[in-house]
Amino acid sequence: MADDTRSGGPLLSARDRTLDTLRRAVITLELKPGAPLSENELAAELAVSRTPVRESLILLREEGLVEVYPQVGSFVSLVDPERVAQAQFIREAVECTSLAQARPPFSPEHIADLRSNLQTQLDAEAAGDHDRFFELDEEFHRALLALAGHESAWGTVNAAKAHLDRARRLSLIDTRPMGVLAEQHTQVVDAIEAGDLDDAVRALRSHLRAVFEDVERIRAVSPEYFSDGRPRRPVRRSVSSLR
Amino acid sequence: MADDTRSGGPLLSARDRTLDTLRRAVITLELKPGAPLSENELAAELAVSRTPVRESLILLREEGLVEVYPQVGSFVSLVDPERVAQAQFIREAVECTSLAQARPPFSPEHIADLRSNLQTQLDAEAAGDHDRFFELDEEFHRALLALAGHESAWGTVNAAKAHLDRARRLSLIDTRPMGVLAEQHTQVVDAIEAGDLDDAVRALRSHLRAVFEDVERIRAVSPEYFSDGRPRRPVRRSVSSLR
DNA sequence: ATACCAGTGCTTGTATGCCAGTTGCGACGA
DNA sequence: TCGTCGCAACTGGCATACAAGCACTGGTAT
Repeated sequence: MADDTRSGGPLLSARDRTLDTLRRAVITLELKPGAPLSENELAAELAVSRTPVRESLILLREEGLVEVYPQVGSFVSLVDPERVAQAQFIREAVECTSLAQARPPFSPEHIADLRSNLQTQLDAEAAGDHDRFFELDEEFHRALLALAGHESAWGTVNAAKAHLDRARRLSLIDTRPMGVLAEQHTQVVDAIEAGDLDDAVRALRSHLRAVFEDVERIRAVSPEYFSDGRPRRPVRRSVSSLR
Repeated sequence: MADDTRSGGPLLSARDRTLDTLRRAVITLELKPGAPLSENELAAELAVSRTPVRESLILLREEGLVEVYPQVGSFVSLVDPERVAQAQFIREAVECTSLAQARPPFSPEHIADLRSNLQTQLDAEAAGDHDRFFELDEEFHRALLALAGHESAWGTVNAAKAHLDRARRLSLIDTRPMGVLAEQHTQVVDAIEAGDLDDAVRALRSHLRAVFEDVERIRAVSPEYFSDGRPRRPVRRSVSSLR
């Protein structure tokens, strides 16, 4: 099918677009944990061939977001508490170590960025915009890394964060936080501006752990999205209704 | 059930074998930094089609070991000092935090494992077996994570370690260490057994940083394997002579 | 009623063909 | 001699065809 209208130009490759779409769908729970995937179905829905879809699934498998059983099927990974704990540990280790290694004086722009982000967080909370809040949360933590000159470590943190994010999104939907999270963020920045890095690290660690504990809370409510360490039972059927 | 009796079958898929071969070749410098790769060439040499090769390259690209320029060519990544520093930071953060969170009493088997590993390291050093020493080094650091119950974080550390490993391998070949490294390893275990975790973390951090500094030393000797942050210069030609 | 067995349709894995884009080099002209 | 242009070869991205294998279903024999 060599039609492919000459619309301006392919800013991104089909694989990049597919990967982005799928990853977003998995993290936002548009594709639910345990949901069956099919290379052919996804290819048809996204109007590409199996190749970009398949390559995207391979990448997502590497990130732990998808499980592939040869000759059987591919599935969105269940939220694995073990893996969530691992992600939590890595994130805490990297972010807190980074912040602890930060040395004043801090660039005024960095501080301004953080403050501006905090205010926008409050706006998003007032608007009840979860998606926007999540974006801001990412930017916030990324900015914290940048503050200490370790922004390049963001990729690793972000990868580890994938499982956490899915669980967090569940907890945000089923409960309330947001305002609480923004408050914790504010405490971190306040401590930084006050020049008390030890306190900042303490606040950050406390914040990260609070997020982690949310996961256990939500697990009690929606156990069907969690893995109990048992072997998976691959079952097909059902459509993905993506996009 | 009853499946395992597959004696002569392909225990691993073509992609798994290809990925393993290529990754090993890159890390061991059998494929040198900057070397041009070709999906077609590699497929021919490994006696598989482009598909497994291509998928392997995509994975290695994600690990930062390979760079792919569409319509131009694929190349083994140069050692990027920035990325090496990032890997160093992540590794130090994760390993030291893990060790700091370890709580006595420690399982006698874990201690025995570490001691046994240390002795084998000395043997490998005496035999001048670099490859073996590298394997033992990996096992050692992995065992350290296990000691604190964070073995599951090994995957992340290992991924970050890729760039470090290439540089370290260079430094081991061109200089002497090994004995020094084993000595530093011993200091860590000694401190652990003495129950002084703070001292153990100090020794570990010192060890990791010494390794990192080796990178700068080797950079002065073999600058052609390092990236200077400049845009890459894609050049084709040349065979890979893989296996 | 139950256990078994083959058929069928799906799955992912692999191979291959085609395409647009880029590079390098040689031919040609000033 | 030097600069420029164009062609040929090669690149990776994508689509597609084929192969191997598992799982469910429905029929059959016990």
